[in-house]
Amino acid sequence: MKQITKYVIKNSLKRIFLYRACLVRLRMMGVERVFSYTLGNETGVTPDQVRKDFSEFSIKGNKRGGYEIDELLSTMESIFHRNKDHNIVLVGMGNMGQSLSKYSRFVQRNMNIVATFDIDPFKQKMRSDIPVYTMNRLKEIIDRFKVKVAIVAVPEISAQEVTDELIRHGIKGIINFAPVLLKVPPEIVVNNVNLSDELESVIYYVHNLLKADGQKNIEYYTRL
Amino acid sequence: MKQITKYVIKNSLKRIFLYRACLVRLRMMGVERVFSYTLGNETGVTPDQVRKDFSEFSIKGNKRGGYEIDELLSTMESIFHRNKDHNIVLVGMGNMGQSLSKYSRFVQRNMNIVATFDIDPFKQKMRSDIPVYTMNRLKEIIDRFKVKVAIVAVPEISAQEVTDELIRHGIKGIINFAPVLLKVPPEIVVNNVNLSDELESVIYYVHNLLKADGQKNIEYYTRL
DNA sequence: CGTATTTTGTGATTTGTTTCACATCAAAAT
DNA sequence: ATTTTGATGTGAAACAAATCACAAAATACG
Repeated sequence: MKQITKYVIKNSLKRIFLYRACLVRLRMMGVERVFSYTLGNETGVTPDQVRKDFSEFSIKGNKRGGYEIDELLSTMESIFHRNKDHNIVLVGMGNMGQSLSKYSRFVQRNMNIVATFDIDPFKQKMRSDIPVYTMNRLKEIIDRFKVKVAIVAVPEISAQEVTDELIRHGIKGIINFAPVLLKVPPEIVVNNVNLSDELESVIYYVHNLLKADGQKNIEYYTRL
Repeated sequence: MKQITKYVIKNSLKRIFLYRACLVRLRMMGVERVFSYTLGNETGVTPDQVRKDFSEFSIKGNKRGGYEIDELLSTMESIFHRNKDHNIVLVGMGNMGQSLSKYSRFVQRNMNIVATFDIDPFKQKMRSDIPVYTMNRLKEIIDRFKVKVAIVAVPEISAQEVTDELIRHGIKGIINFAPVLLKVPPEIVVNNVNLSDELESVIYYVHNLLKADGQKNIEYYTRL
């Protein structure tokens, strides 16, 4: 039973990511504790919102002493299942795929691309730290590395087909760089990243801001 | 007066992008008109929502006859200022920057990267369709091509510095791939794209969905 | 030509999210 | 030991977004 089910990161979760990035930075600078006020200032979020978000994820602070950063970070790690490593497969070693396969920040966050796949046999001879396989080894790799999440970076035309195959072999979550809406069963999580849309939306905002001439005309965009 | 002002694409605008992508596909398949019901089905949005969104952007259809796709698309083009070309600069020719410089979908949508910049003189000798310059030619290029929007794909550490320089030379909108929150004046539009966060959120959802075991536990994510 | 049908367009209602306001607690000061 | 201070945590209020429901319009059909 295939259908379109797009999940969108909830704003509160997006902000938790934001807080974490900020906390990591503060911690490296030697800071040990933060107040909702500090963290809010640093992330462009109101202190109320910070506390509400923490409340949603049952994160507790000290009534006067604020939040201890180390504690906050380890709570967040467990929220995000960052304790363990996560094995990922990447399908499509074109321009974007190759770049993603080298993207070091995934590794920094314990997300390891264990293998990549491409139909082009030429790509398979490419020198690369991560092996490039044909699609027929997909099942083997997914099983061996207990892979649950895949990156789809194939051309638009083959995205659905690849997705179907991934799901058939046990993939539960997909981040999709192809500009198509994938049809998947409702229990499968899909996160679409469309770089053209992102860039185009900046252009759109710039034009409409310029028209409104400095005056903050918050009509078609909202503040996170 | 620098501050953190993150703009997030409003959901209705995101959906307009979605509709457009879908309409382009339908048009290529020879379809000439759609109903809110059809379009909604195709995009995973309720028909009501489709009509509400169109209403927000003052897009009109024909009572009973639905919407003519060509007309819809041309209305959207003018909403998105797609009539004219848009010149973009890209700063940072590392892994991600190189990939973005070759990203053909930007060109397909009239968004042209006219020049790229990198501090590394070695990168400047790289063979590439788009010229790679040193940062000191930034102003010249921005003025010559009337560039309003920039892509920031530099390492975290230099992102703020680069951003300041871009704004000083007249850039009004930035799409930022560095995982930092840029501090900018309120009239500047920043759109942050954080690929690690996007991937990590998929992992998060997958884990929490699996825990809920098939039952759609829509707690930390929402349907668009 | 008039009636039935289908689909839009939009107020009214519901649902969800953010901001406000203040009780509560912990630490510091007296 | 008591008061003051400064922060959290969370219901209540305000605001925003999505859904509902139905009037209005265009077409089809008898």
